[in-house]
Amino acid sequence: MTAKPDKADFYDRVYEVVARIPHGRVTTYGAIARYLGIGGSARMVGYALNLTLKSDGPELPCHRVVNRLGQLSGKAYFGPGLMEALLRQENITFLDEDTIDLDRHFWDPAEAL
DNA sequence: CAAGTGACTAGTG
DNA sequence: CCACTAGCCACTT
Repeated sequence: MTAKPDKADFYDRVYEVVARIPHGRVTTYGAIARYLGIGGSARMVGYALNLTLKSDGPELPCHRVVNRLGQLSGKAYFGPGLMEALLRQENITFLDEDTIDLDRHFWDPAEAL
C-alpha cells in the first residue's frame, strides 16, 4: 500500500488544473474537485485557490473559476471589480453583474484537449 | 478538543 | 430560481 494522498498534493493538483484553463473559458469548483476525485469537497478547491493569493507563487488565472451557477463567488478576494474586469477582457459573456454564461464558456478539466 | 466558518454542491419543496 | 438541509473537510478560535 502506498502513501496516502496528502492535502498538500491536492492543492498542487488544483494549481495545475487551474493553470490549464484556456483563455476565454471558465470552470467550476465542483468540476475541478470531481476531476481530482474528491467530488464532495468542492469547498477545498476554493480554499486552495485562496492560499495562492497569499503566496508569491504562480499567478494562476483563478478568476476563471466560478461556482456551479456561474457566479463570481470569489470576486471579493480580488481587487474591487477586478475579477469581472479580467473575465470581460477575455470576452466572457455576462448574464448578470456577478454571473457569467456557463453554458457558453464552461470548460471541463477532462476536456483538456 | 469542540464549535464555528467558508471562493461548494446536490437534494428537497 | 429561491429557501432550507445535509454532506463535505481544512482551518481558526
